[in-house]
This record gives sequence, structure tokens and C-alpha cells, in this order.
Amino acid sequence: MTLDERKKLILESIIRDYVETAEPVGSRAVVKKHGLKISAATVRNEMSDLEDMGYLEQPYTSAGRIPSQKGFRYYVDCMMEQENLDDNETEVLLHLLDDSFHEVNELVQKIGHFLAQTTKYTSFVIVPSVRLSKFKYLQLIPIEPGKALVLLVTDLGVVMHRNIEVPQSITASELELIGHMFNQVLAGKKIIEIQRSDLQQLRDELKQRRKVIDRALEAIESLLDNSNEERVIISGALNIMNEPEFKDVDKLRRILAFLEEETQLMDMLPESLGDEVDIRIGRENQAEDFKEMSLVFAGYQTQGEQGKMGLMGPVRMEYWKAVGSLDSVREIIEEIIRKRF
Amino acid sequence: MTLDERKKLILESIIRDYVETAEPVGSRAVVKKHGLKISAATVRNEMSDLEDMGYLEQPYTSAGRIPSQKGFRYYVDCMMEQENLDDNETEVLLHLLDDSFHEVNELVQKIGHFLAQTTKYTSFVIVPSVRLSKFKYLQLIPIEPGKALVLLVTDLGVVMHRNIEVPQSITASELELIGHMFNQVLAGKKIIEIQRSDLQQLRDELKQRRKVIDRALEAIESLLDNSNEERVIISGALNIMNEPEFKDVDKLRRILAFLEEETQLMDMLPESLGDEVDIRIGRENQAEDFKEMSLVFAGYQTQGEQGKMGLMGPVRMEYWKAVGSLDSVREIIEEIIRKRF
DNA sequence: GATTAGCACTCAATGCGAGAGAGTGCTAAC
DNA sequence: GTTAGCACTCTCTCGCATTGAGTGCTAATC
Repeated sequence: MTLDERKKLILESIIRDYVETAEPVGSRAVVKKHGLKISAATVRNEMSDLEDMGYLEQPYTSAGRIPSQKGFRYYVDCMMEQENLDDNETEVLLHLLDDSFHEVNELVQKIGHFLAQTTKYTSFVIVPSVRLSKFKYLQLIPIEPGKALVLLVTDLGVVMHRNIEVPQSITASELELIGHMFNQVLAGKKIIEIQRSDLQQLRDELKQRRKVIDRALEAIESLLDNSNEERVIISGALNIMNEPEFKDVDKLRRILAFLEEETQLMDMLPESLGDEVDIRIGRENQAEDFKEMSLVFAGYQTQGEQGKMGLMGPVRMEYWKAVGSLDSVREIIEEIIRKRF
Repeated sequence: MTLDERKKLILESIIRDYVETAEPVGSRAVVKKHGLKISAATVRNEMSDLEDMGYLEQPYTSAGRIPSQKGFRYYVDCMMEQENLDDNETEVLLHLLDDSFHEVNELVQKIGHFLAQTTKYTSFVIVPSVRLSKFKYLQLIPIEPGKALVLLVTDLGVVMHRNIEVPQSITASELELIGHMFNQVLAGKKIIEIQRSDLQQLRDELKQRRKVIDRALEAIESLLDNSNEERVIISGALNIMNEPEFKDVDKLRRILAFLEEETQLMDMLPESLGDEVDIRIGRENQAEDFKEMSLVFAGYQTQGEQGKMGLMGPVRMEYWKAVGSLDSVREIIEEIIRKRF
């Protein structure tokens, strides 16, 4: 269904106004705001049409109109032009990332912070799991008599470690040898591919140092389990409190509680994302507590796997800004990841 | 100033009631609740006295009384008996900590979570900086041509690491040797004592591998800088939303924003804590945004330094429970840290 | 046929006043 | 010193009238 130009203009005008003020928009306001050459009465007729079509709704008889979720959907699909980061904002982001960061996690933290700050919405960034990273390096390091450190490094430079207990009697060179054998078996495998069978093979090969091996294997298994988890970093959750639609403490609590459960957020996102920035408006979200929120999200590519990031706000959201920001940020961080890792 | 028994009884009765209901307490309610043998009129006279003394206040003429902050202070100082964790709760905590945890950070996370959950307040736990830990072990690990990992372990088992770039030509045994020399210079020193002069000494001793050394030293310096930071872990911030005094979104925002700035919280606490659980009621807190909140906090000893933990809630707080919980938890975790690290 | 001016109508929001209810403070009796 | 009784105070709630923004309809106009 396509709208004629005047209806589009009116719809856009109402959306812009409503997004800004959170108040129903009246016919006179539409005329004034855009300096239209038509009268309020004409606008009223058009608004009535738009309401019949489902793009607008009235909170109550004889109030102004507000865009329906369908109206927002039409707008973002057919009319919206995204608004990328301006030079100033880009500058800020680049400067932020210029400061030394030593891990992907730090990078992601900063990105999330930036997104939340520039858009005034709540941001999330998901660090991809290391499942698809490759095993690169393992070492058993004697720390003190009876204690050693299992150190595991992936090809993306992610370092994982865990303390284990070992017999007092074991020597540094023995530990080194054991580490060496681990390396041989596991070298170059994708983390996700490291099977229990590989670990069993090691168990068999190194019978004489059973205890150390067992402890080390336990440590590795536990590290691998952990590594399956994607990490979610949420920033600017309190921005939600600025939105008048959440001045009700109860609604607010539901949303914030929802955000605390990071898995719930992840469950709402598709497994894998394309190149487009994606939008979920209000009831399009599955989660009950999120039916009054909108979600704008995009993927970003690391070498191995896809990370995800996005912005959350009320349905009455500046989609143009959210989409543009994500698009710009994606480009910038993909560039950085390509260079640095 | 000491109160006679009957006044104490009435004050306590009002505090208990008010803490539970958040409503002003009337004279009849006091009589009923405690099945007192005196009439409401008598209680009224006593309440009037208590108000004159500053322990009670009236929201408006002819409403019931609520305890003043001074009233709470008197109560916690002179009358309160702390209420430690019961067997059930202790069980839960021990069970929670029985599950494997691999780092002090994980331990602390769980403690914070537990405190928030059992008390329904907001908890914080501060992990002491590793400044007073001793340097235990350092190794340079070749990861791939041109890249190495600087690994630093303290006596508390805290592992820090950082990637550095090294010349392509360097061999594993050279790296090992360099690491060895680092160890000799730094061995057993407290992190805080490692001076630039030590690092300079290393720089001099290892002239021929200038580049590697410089990189490694930079990495170490940056790790040490980081390690000066105390980490604050806050749990159950949303519990604040359940308190009727914060049903106003604006107040709520101020509090939550305050909590987001972790340093602000740390600034409110004394440098070092004694054995007692400490209480700050309402206006006793310096921070402007915290004048309607109370803070209950205690220190816990690790080998090296003192950690801190506490609970935050409205002035109308179950201090007996908060103090008791912290006291119990402190005992338990000090025991665990003694055993495990 | 589309547009517009005019006007009656609707409904949330605001303000006001009466009534209810909880609780006090005072007085006088015990 | 304690208590019963009672007038008084103040909040809270409800209903009702008022206000004002904004609509929908009708009839006139372009």
C-alpha cells in the first residue's frame, strides 16, 4: 500500500512531532509546524483517512493523533532516511577508540558507551563467543609448588586461564612437556570442534601423569564451556528513565529487570544478521515485557564470527538516528578489528 | 541521653512498624501491636515527648508519627540487636560458594548477589586492589611470530596479561631468558613497591633486547596502573524500586545514576574499616543524592588488604537484618579466602 | 470534487468543596 | 501518673463543574 505525497507529508510531520514531544499531535500543529499551504480542516480529513488505514490512532475521541506502530513501520520501511553520525560524533568515537584498549572486551565496552551516549537510548553489544575461534596455544605454567596455571590462547588473541592443583613433585619441564602434547593434539582446531574425544585421546597418551592431565583437562573443559557464552554488554540503561512513557515505576521495573537477564535479550535476536540494520517495533518483539519498546540492531563482522549490537528505546524512537548511528559505528569498528587483530 | 524503658519500647514499636509499612504509626497501633498494658492516650503523651526530644516526627499535624533519622540512630546505637543469617540462609550461601569459582572476582560477584537477594536491598562489594599483593611470577610467552604475551601472577593468584609485539626474529628461549631476568628483579616485591627504578634497572641489564624489554615494561606498567583500581560490584540495584519512598522516578534516577558512578560510592566510605559493621543513616551521608538513603557496611580481610562490602536502602531499613547479614557473610568469606588462597 | 470556515460536541485535565477517616491534643476525671 | 472523652486538624477521595484542545460534521466556497 502506498500513500500519496500529501498523506506521507502529514504522516511524517506527525511522527516527527510525536517523537519529539510524546504528545498527541493535532491538525493545527501539523499545519503550523510544516507551514503547509492547506488548512487544518483538510489535514483533519487526511488524518481521518490515515487513521482508517491504521497508520494513526487516537488515544481518545477528540484528542490529537499519534502514530500507530503500523504507522512507524510504514515510515521506517518506505519513507525514512537514515541519519549517520556527523563528523563531530565520528571524531569523538575515533578519539575514544584511539586510547589504548587491550582486549576486544574493552573495545566493545567503549562502543556501547558511545552508542548510548550519542543516541540517548540504551545500547547493547554482544561479543561473539569464541566457539569459531581457533585454538592457538596452550601452556601449563608452574606457579608455586602444588599449583599451576592453565593458559589458553585463541587466534583472536583471547586469553583464558584457570588455576589447577598439581602434585608437589612435578617439575617445570614435565609440565612443559605435557603442555606440548596438548598443543600437538589441539593445534589449529576450532574451539567448537574440540571434542571430548580429543581430550580423551590426551588422557590416554599421558597416562603416567594422570593427575595433572585430569586437572588440566577439567580446566580446559570448563574454559570451553565458558567460552560458549556470548557476552552482552548493556550501556545507558538509565536513559530509559528519561522517556515519559516509562515514568511509571512498574513499567520501568519490568524493562530494567528484563535487561538484567541478558539471555532474554539474546533470545529476541535472530541467530545471524545480514548487512542491513534491522528494526523491531513494539509488538513485533516477542518478549511480553518488550511490547512497548523498539529494538534497532545490526551485526558486525569479526574474523571468526558475527557480533551484534543495537539500541533500545520507546516505540516513539528516533529510528533515523538509531539506524544511522549503528551503521556508522559498524563500519568504524569493523575497520578497527580488521586492523588490530 | 538515655530513655526510660517505656519510651524505648514505644520507639522500638514505632520503628518496627514503620519499617514494615512505610506509613506513619498512630498511638492505637502501638498499643495493639505490642499488646501494651497502657492506653493509647498515655502512648500519645510519650510520643509527644519523643517528638520533643527529636526521635520522632509528624509528617503533618494529626498524622501518626514516624521515626526521625535521629530516632533511627538512637535505635541502632542503643537498642538494636543484630539478626544474623539463619541456618537456612547460611546453607544457601555455602551452597552457592561450593559451586566452583575460579577467581576472587567470581567469589565476590556471588557474595554480592547473595546479599542483595536475601536482604532485598542493594549490595556492593569492593575487591581490594592488588597493590599490596606480592609479585609472584612473570613470563613472556611467544604466541605467534611477532606477538607475545606478558603474563603476571600475584601471590593471591590473580592473573594479569597483556599482548605485546616483539621482533619477528626473537626466539622462544630468548623470551624465556628475558622473563627469567624480570623474575629475579621483581620476585617477592609488593606490587605497590615495584618502582620505576626497578623497571629502569631491567632496562639497563637487558640492553641487547631493547625493543622486547620496552614493550614488556610498558605492558607491565599499564597492568600495574590498572591494578591500582579497586573494583566495585553492585548487585540488586533494582531492589530500590520496590521501596515506596522511591516510587518517584526522579529520585530513583538520581540514586541509580549515583550508583553507576562507582567512584562516588567509594568516596563515601572511610579508607579503612574496623571490625564493627558501620552504619550511615540518611543525612549522615556526605553525598547529596544519598541523603535519603542509608548505608550499612563492613570490611573483610584478605591476606593482603581490606575489601569492603555493604548494603544500601532507604532510611527506613531493616538495620538489624542488614548488620547481621554482613557480619555473618564476613565471617564466612574470610574463612573461605583463608582456606582457598 | 476538493477545500475550507464555522460550530457543536467530546473528553482529559484541573480545580473546588464536601464528607470520611485517622489520629492528635487537650481537659477533666480517676 | 493514667485514662476517657471529645473537639479539632489534616489528608484523601469522590463527585461535579469548568476549561480547553481538538475533532467531526455541515454547508459554503473555490
